[in-house]
Amino acid sequence: MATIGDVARVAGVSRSTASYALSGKRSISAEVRAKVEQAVRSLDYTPNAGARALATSQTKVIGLLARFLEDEFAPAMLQYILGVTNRARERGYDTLLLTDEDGVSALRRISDSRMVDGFILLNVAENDDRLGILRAAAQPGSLVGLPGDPSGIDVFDLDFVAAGRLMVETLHELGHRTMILVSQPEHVLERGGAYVSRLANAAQDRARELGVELHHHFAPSSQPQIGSELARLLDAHPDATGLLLNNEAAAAALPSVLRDRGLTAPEDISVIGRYSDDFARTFSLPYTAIDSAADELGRRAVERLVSRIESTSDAEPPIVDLITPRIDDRGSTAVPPARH
Amino acid sequence: MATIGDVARVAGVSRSTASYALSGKRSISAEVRAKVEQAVRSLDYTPNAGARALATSQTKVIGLLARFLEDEFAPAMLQYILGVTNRARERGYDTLLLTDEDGVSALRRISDSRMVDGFILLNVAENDDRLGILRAAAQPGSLVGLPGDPSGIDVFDLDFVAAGRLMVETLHELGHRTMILVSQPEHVLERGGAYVSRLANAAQDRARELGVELHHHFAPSSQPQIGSELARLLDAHPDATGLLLNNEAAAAALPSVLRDRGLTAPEDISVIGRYSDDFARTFSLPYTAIDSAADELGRRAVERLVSRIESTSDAEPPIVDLITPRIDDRGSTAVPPARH
DNA sequence: GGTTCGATTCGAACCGGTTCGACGATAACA
DNA sequence: TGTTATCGTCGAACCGGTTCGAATCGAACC
Repeated sequence: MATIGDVARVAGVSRSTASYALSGKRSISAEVRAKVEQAVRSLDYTPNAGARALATSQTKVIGLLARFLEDEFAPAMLQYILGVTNRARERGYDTLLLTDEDGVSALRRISDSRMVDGFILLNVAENDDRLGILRAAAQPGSLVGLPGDPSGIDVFDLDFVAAGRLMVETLHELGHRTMILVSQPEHVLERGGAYVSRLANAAQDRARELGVELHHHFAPSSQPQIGSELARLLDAHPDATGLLLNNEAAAAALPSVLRDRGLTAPEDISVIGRYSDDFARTFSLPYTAIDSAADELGRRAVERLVSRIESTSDAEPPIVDLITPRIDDRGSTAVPPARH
Repeated sequence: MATIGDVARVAGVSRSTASYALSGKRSISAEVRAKVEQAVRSLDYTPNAGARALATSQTKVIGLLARFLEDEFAPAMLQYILGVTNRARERGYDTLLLTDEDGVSALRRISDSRMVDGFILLNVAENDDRLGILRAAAQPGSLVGLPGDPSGIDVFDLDFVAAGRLMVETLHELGHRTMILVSQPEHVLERGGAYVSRLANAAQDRARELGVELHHHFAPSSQPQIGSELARLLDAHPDATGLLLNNEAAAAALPSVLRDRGLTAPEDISVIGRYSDDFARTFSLPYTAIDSAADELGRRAVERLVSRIESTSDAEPPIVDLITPRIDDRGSTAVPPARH
């Protein structure tokens, strides 16, 4: 492989001149620049990433820490990953994907060895043990998922409080007065998935304000059980006319549950889910849903991270950016059926 | 961050001695080694990846090229990615995830800049334009997916010919004589997904040998349409007692289709799919299926790649490793119902 | 005409590792 | 006792970039 020394020799200039001609960091005469560029082309020269990293302390790589947890809906994670890698590439960065079970040691290892210029953490928990390492790291980081203590780090997440309120308000406006809310299983909460209770609490508060009766239940997220659990909930609350799902697997299981019971949405029951548009398309889920904005969150996290990496003044205070929930109307909500 | 020079100074030895003490490539007295190790600990020294890469021409990173195609079932891809990253980590390699639309230029860029020690290509097409670049690259590569011309490269794939035969044989042995085979949509084939026709042709050949009537159809892989298409096929072939699915989306859509028609598997119809165990669990698909072995393919591709990277003699001839299909019996096959 | 300035180029140092050759000391061997 | 390995260590060079300071030169300025 050609080195910049080869380029310099072919162009008949010094190595430093070749370097400046390519980087443009000092003025170079037009003819020399042309000769250097010609040499680059004829030698098919590409700079060696390791050498450049050593010289500049910049790798142009972002570390992406994904956390895959037991009984969590893995396919949903892919949207975040793609959002990050694609936007990173647009900004000139490649992505090192870290799926280690032990996120803490992976983070330390990569950070200390200076393999990346910054980190993005997915699936951040309420009390995430990776945050301590990240705060102490030499590289900046962005979180996707709001932890209990976001101090000092940029955070991006869906506004789950607003989402909970929005779900209740939307059905209330249509005239619904009794609803069921299905959350993720409780271990998700125990493991630090505080967004589950943020949404649920907000929904319950809003329901109270509006005089709506809201029945909140946790449900498993593996499907064999979730179908029967949904059926059980519908049995237990026969007067409920609205169903709110903060649980991807429940949404995926619902069509067959409704079909089994001879119900259709929105004629018999109004349904609002919470999942990405891509998720809906992949499984052709016909329910109105709050978009989880996976792609957008990944993109924003990258934008911010890159600007931190490339900014000279590290003045910028950290931000907590909560995306306002947006409803994708797929027609599964309507005025509740007349009481019989 | 501490450098090896700092370590050497603290330990009171030269840089080269410190290096040898840590790598073990030359004999070092026990006391010096102990002092160096102590210095490493007290300074929390971690080698700089860029510097090491420059010196050794080894990055300990593998490039993973994923191809996400329109109307292909993206979640299935995640299994491959995880199989690769996890096994790579076990072998001491990290993974650079490349999702660029333009795989050719991504491959060239990463290869020329020496960012990785080797490549793994996912979703390899019959006539994949990335292969030319890969063959010319300085780094070795493994393919997941069998191309038309696999010469010179290690290839890993499911044995789709055996899979096609196995599907037909399994139902034939139970007494089925008329079956429907649902393939991926035709654009998958046109785009180079030759595995679709490899399976279909093998199934058809085997059916002919066994005197089985096999109706082969392509079906869309986006779900809105696939449900009605499945229903149409069942209408068109009322005497079919077996359903073979080489199409993830079709499998995901089948439960509701059967329920709509009041059919159950295997009482009314026997079903065999082709998808990973993880996929089945995620969507709780109750059908017997040929495991697509995504995880295992990723692992084998890594093993082979690493051994090529680390072997000094580049003698080893390339291999084509086709995994023998294995049936996960979930009880959706049985003796066909008595003719009426 | 001497000075200053900007444009252009070069040489050298540096980033942080690894590795080769040399050298002194010690042990084994004849 | 002289010779030869072996062991342990060091210094220097190298990997392939970037960047700083200095040198050259012609144009502009006073």
